[in-house]
Amino acid sequence: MNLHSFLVKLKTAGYKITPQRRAIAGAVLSADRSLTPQELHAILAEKHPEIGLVTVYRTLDVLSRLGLLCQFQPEGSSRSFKAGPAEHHHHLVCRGCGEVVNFTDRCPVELKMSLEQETGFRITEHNLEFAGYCRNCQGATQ
Amino acid sequence: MNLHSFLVKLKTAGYKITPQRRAIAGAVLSADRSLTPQELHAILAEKHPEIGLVTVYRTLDVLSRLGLLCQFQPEGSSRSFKAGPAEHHHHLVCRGCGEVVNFTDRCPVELKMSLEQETGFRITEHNLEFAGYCRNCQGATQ
DNA sequence: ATTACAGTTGAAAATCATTTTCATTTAGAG
DNA sequence: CTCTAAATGAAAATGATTTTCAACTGTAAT
Repeated sequence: MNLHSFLVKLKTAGYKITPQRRAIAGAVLSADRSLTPQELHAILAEKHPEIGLVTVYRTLDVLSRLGLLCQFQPEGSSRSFKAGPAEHHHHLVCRGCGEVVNFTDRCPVELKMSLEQETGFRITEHNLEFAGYCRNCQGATQ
Repeated sequence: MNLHSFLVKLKTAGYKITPQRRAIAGAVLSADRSLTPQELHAILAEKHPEIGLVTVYRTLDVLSRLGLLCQFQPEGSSRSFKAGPAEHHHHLVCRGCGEVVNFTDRCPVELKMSLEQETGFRITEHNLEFAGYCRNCQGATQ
């Protein structure tokens, strides 16, 4: 996926091609990880200080609606967006301090396969999230 | 689990037994479903109008930390709490027709245990969601 | 029983992400 | 080039949650 195809999709869907949308789409596309609206807004601020956070929100929403972005929201933190199709997200979140441990490996592959076999589904994504308390936060009031 | 054992655990962990904690713990225990802090606050308001929403939040946090409650936050909405061990949210969702298949059994228990061992976390909940296309929706245009 | 103090509470204010409002600007069809 | 609906930005609104802080209260030690 590149900027051009993003703009084509926007236009095809009846949206206008504005400098803001161009810039926001470009920023998302050149990011190497998923970004929150505020992170994007900060990145854009360098070259496009006139783009408001609200427009970032609105544009991300539009792009997401068109299937150009995927979004995900780890428990407790804010949404983030990334170009391309959905990824699976494996997280272990501490409810005490918010620490997030990733373990993108170790998919429950055998479970996925047995589900596919039993249900006839073609499974394209999954999301696995564990939550609890890290060593420091167990029992602590703060 | 009953109110008495909740209070014992609180005391053992060094927390004071206050009328508010008693009431909040009691309300959670007698609920038949998971409740948001504001729902609980509203329920408590009948018999204990003096208990503030902030105290509900704080008490739920403490009880949760002690492993007496589990909490759950569906994407987009607010957290809710329920007495007892973690609920499992296992779903297989079809992106074509919206069909949802549940498979509340088959937790990735071994994965949970190895994560606990590796990270020192006490894991209280997990959420596993698969998405894809069911037999009928595979290849269908809509 | 009384005391003392650390833990707890409630009200109000603060935060933080997100959405809405609204007056102004602008892309792009005609 | 003109016109209009769509898009924008600033500010205000919202809603959940957290922080602050002065007042209050369990409870452990007198």
